[in-house]
Amino acid sequence: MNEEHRSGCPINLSLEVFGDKWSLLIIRDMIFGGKRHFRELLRSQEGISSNILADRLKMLVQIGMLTKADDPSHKQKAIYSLTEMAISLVPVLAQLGAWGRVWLPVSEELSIRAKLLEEGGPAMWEAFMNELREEHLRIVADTKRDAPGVRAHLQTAYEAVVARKQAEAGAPTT
Amino acid sequence: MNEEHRSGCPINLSLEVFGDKWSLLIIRDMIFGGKRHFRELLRSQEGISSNILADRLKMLVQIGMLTKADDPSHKQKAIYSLTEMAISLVPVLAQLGAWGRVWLPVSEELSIRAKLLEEGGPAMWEAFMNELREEHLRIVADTKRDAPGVRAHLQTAYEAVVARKQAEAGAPTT
DNA sequence: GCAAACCGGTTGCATATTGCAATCGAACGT
DNA sequence: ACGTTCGATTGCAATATGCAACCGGTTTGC
Repeated sequence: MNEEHRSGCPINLSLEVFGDKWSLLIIRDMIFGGKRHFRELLRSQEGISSNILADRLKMLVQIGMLTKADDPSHKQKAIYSLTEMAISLVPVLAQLGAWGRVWLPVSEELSIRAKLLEEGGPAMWEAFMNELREEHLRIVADTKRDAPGVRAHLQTAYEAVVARKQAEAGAPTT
Repeated sequence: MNEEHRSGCPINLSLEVFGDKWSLLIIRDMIFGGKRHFRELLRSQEGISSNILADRLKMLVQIGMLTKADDPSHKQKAIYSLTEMAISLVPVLAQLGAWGRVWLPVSEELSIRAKLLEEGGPAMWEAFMNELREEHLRIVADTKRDAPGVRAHLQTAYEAVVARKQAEAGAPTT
């Protein structure tokens, strides 16, 4: 336990890790967006700049939330993977998303995933975490293996909302 | 929906509210520490400075997480109260505390509350939220009214750990 | 075989945020 | 009358962020 911490409070220590405007968004994009590469993460909804992204990735790797590896198919591509430490943030993100959906001016398409995750409850969070473990840690869960995947489900719902909104904008029924 | 937001994602919007190192600690001290006054909040574990505290309180009031009122017994004391928006952060704080307890170098005395809250589960969170509503919103829950109070329970556990640690330091059994 | 696009960053610089310590005037306790 | 407490505010130095241009190497498309 090195002594650069302000206190041993779990909330405080958590904030020391992602108490800024960007770190958690990177985790979000990796978990929900399936992003693994620098250039993919650079195209976030919120427009992170490359120096901040590079800095945060370095920090997240250093504290053990991510690992970095070479992409065998591409000599200068790096692949970032979630560690168990990051994967176990899923319940936190689910609760935070549920809270934000109620109290903040969210858009429908960007909050549909939060809604489904909230409705799915802890069972769905567990399934999602197992899926992420397989993908990022190459650990195969001993539970069921036939469902179409939580992320794919969330992604489909997101795209459906986007498509519907575009259709409404094209032929508005107002 | 004003257009100063980076995106309509619930995670992003949440970070725009408390994506810094201090805002959530103020909420934490009000929820778990029962603090209501500026001077009390100034004595945080982490040592917030008065200009930052003043700035964050102003912001939290403005976005509707807190309300500010005059203390009738003390003409220049201000009383800060949690709104429902802040009270409903309890599940988020519980999950975040649970995560931090596993992955970060927490101290025993400052994480005992997180442990109890985790073990108590959603039922305990609800009881705690009802307690906070009575205290901050003067809303009396129609459910049971005889338990000794969740915060008092957490506080007692905290003090017990502190007392035990002091005793061990005084007469170490190592 | 060659140019264009893509790869993960880095650099320089302007602006914004934070941290720290001292201080404020009003009100309070004694 | 006097020191303390109240919720802040001020000035200033240090740090973090935002922005845009740029880097050398790699891969793609033709």
